[in-house]
Amino acid sequence: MDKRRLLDAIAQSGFSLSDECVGELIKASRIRRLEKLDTLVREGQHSDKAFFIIQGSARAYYLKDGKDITDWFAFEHDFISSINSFYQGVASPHFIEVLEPSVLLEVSKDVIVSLSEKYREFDRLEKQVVTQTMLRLQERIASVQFESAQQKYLNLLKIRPDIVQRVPLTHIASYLGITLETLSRIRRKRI
Amino acid sequence: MDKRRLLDAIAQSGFSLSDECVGELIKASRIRRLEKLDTLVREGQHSDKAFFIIQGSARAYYLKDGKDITDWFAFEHDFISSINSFYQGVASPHFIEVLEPSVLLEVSKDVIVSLSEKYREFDRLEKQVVTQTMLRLQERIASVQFESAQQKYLNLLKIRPDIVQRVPLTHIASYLGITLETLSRIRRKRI
DNA sequence: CGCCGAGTTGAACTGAATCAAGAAACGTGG
DNA sequence: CCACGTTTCTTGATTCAGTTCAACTCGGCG
Repeated sequence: MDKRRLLDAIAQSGFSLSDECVGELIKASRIRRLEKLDTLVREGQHSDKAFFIIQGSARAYYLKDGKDITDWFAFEHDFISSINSFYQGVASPHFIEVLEPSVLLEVSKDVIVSLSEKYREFDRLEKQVVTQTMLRLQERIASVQFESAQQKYLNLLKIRPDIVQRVPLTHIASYLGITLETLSRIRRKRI
Repeated sequence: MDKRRLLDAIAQSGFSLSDECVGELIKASRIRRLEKLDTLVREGQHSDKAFFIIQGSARAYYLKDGKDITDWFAFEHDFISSINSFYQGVASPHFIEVLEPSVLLEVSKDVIVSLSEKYREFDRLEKQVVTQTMLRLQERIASVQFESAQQKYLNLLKIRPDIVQRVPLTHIASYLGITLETLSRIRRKRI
């Protein structure tokens, strides 16, 4: 498939993998092209897949008392997966859906495990992704817990302006843990 | 040193390491015995250490507008470190202090890196610690963001009753992102 | 066009913070 | 072993940021 493009995408993600390793990765994986709002993973489903986004964007969300709460956004060169299901083998509490027409690489856990065995570089990549995710989550706790609605929004604007550009208000609001009304008022600076 | 005890501690932590690997780990590390409230890491300091708690407990906290906010608790068989400083090489935003008289194993990053190179099992252990931390942080975001003060406390009681037993109210309150007054009222069920 | 989802605005309500005292528990030295 | 000071926890009164609910606007598209 478009191995060149995937290599580029991986290069841009800040990771580096040898051609050989990428070759095997592609061979063992599946390229998926999806429409806007297509669902990759459903709540309750067991998913041992990770998705690397070549083009487009996706989000993970869950339903809390019927309300749609966004937990994670992913864009080009990010990974997304139901980490609970992937790492703990439990039913996914999350849905994962694509926010725009997208192209992604779907990789199964057993592929990741065996490539990690075979290629040290791949193992390092996985560790790096997990470590970065951990650090981002830690940041977010501090933000969610002790910043005002306004600060949270301004902070998101600063560190992830791309999210604010590409994603509907509702999802940003639930991601920040505020209502869309409040977010609307903040944007119009009437708070 | 008390290698036996450390082996036991590691065994109980759910990880498994060969005697050989533990031997090297101990040789390359330092056992530290600390008094209650001794500080391991200070804000602003660069720390490339991870601490494995053999006996006792510790917390990571930071100062937000002068207020002491607890970010993480660790007990026997847990690791604790300033993850920002450890993984990103930046100045630590956190203090780390011991909550009781404690015994811990202090391990430098270069030791962890070289043991990870040499022993696959050690590498796996590190990945597992990071993965578990990531999953715990993710849980915490959902809790902090969408549960009432009461639910957050009850939830902590359920999943980590040990914390509530061993740690002063103030630290629990800031960990949960509520004031100690509110926490006090919750405990007396007058809310 | 007119409908429909996305965003905006207003008004009333509320959970938890803040501010301000006091009570209880804790430990240290006389 | 008690007294005294310090720290930890409790209780009350007030305030406020953000939610909730409800109505309205706007822009696209079928």
